[in-house]
Amino acid sequence: MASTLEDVARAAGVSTATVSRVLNDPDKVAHATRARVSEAVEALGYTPNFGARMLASNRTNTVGAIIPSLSNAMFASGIQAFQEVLSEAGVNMLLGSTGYSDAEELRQIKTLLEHGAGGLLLIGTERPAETYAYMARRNVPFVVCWATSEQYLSVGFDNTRAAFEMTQAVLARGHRDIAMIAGPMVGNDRATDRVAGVRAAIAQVPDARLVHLVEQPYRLEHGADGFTAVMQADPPPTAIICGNDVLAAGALIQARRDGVSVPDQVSIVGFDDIGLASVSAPAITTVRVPQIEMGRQAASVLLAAIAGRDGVVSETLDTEVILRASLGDVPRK
Amino acid sequence: MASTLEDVARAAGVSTATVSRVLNDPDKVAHATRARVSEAVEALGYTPNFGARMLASNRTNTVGAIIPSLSNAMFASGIQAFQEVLSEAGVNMLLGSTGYSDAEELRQIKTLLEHGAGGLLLIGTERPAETYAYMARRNVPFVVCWATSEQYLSVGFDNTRAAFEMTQAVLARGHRDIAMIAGPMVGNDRATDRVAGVRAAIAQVPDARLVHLVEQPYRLEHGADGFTAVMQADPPPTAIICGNDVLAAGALIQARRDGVSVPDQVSIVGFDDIGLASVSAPAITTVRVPQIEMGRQAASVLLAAIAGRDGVVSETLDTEVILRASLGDVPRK
DNA sequence: CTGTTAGCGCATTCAT
DNA sequence: ATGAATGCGCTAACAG
Repeated sequence: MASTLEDVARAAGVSTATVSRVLNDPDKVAHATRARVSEAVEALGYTPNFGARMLASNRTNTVGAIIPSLSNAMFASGIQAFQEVLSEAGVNMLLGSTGYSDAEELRQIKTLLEHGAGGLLLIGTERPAETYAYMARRNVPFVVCWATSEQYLSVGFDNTRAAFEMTQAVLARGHRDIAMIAGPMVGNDRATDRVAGVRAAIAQVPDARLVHLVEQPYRLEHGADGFTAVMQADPPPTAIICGNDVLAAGALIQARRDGVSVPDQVSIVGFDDIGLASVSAPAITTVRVPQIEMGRQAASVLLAAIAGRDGVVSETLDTEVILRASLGDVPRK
Repeated sequence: MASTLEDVARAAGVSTATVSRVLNDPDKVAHATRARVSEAVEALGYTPNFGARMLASNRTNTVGAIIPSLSNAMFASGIQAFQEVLSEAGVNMLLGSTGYSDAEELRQIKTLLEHGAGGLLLIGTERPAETYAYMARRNVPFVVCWATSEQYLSVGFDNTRAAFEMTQAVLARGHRDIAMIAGPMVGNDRATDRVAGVRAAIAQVPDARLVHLVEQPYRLEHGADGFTAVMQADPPPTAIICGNDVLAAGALIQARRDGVSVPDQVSIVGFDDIGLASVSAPAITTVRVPQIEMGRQAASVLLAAIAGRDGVVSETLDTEVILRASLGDVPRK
């Protein structure tokens, strides 16, 4: 059995309060007794019981982060940066992943709150009202990332605008017949906004049009399927805009299988600038997302919100179109 | 403020004991009251206070998993499978990541244990004695994955053997001057074992030799650096074995930059078979690791260990060399 | 500076 | 089947 505060107190010949003090606020204790207590702590291999501590103090020094998927490199460095800032502040991070399921996200939220999370980082703004209602009832501070929000505290970027700019880059190379392989839009504002951005940019150019739009889960093989689907449009697209780099990479694979040359016959562009984008052949033109900065700022903002500081405000970060070989000029007929 | 058991009890017109029962042992409660209580729980958005529950019952239904890195797709699907099995058993998973740091791993272990993890999944067997000693003192069950162990409970595969087989595949194509871009070996048994496997296979073929070995962190750019380094060996290698697919992909990038044709001038092979391996050009010959099966079995084994069942035993799974275009015959001089 | 005391929210006897 | 009472290990007033 693990030893308790009382065991330590007895061993050191002091009260439990004193032991608690040397653990939490050593300056309040006389040098001599502090030494005696520390010795007893060592000797007994005492570890505080988190549950009891949480119960008594109502403080946990813990926040939760919930991401849709572990297999998408898109979130990794942002979360890592988030965690770094937190740990500098002496705050622990608990992580959960949902597999893009709303139900699982709510489950994870409950789990992390149960385990003492005093605040949450969530990805994207679109989720069931039930989820928001739950967090409101629990009165838990949260920050949404990888997107912007007018309603909730957010640290992210404007997906619509980023997709708009990417599409302009595509149009600038002369493409007019454009297809899109989007991510799953239901319950996913990032995917939805990116489609909206593409549409808006196309609408500004009179003879440009979206010849085909398909939705595909964020996996390589579905990017490949998407490529096959959109190439059957009439007329076929000369450029394919993908909802993220994984889809773009999948599309590239299928293009190679089909003997379709990229970018000579068709251009393919992605989103997120994960490592994959620079490795594929050809390298993928994409949108760079300020992941690390996003993670760092999310941490600051969330900590401030938890501390109840006012003047805590959402942040919108900039993205950048990264031009690589997968985007070329429109082929001449 | 979050609502408590007592709030729910009051709202439902019952005692706290009854509410506690419907939450933990519903069969012990009459149908009608159970319904009334559940309703009150819903209405108030009640979530149990984990600390209190842990304090009172000494049970947590929680396990922790700690992985070296979020940015490596290598762990994603295994962990997801792990989590699925757990959640079928009504057990929550808490996740932590360490950035390949021993100190951070110990910190995470402490954090997760404090937060109620009753068992742990860890990656690999090599870590400071201090870490093992800590877990022993806390008497916490754990299972190590992605490796095998004679000392600890493990569910994984034999990295040495897998690397051995891969190297045999390389030797079979006539390569004799072989280089290796290994992962960081300090504190990383997977990396160390893979090097050992390569060495062992090379030792079996008289005129084969390891012309150069470098260690690099698992990132694309370091794979590129590694390529540059090993190509300066005299004689230069005709095949480069990489510690994982990320390093291999990085090496491919540099090869392309340098105008070195793969596999015509030099072959490059990786390890893990992450998505990247099939996307790069050329596709990367690699070792497929049974991630999902590993995750599932790890969960079963860990749950059994936590339950104190005996006959809990380590599992070793098979790997498979996946031949792709990046491995070719040795070039003729 | 240190001890005493009173809960924190819950599971769990023991009654009824 | 349900309620009342107890204590888990700790922190936080409050005294001294």
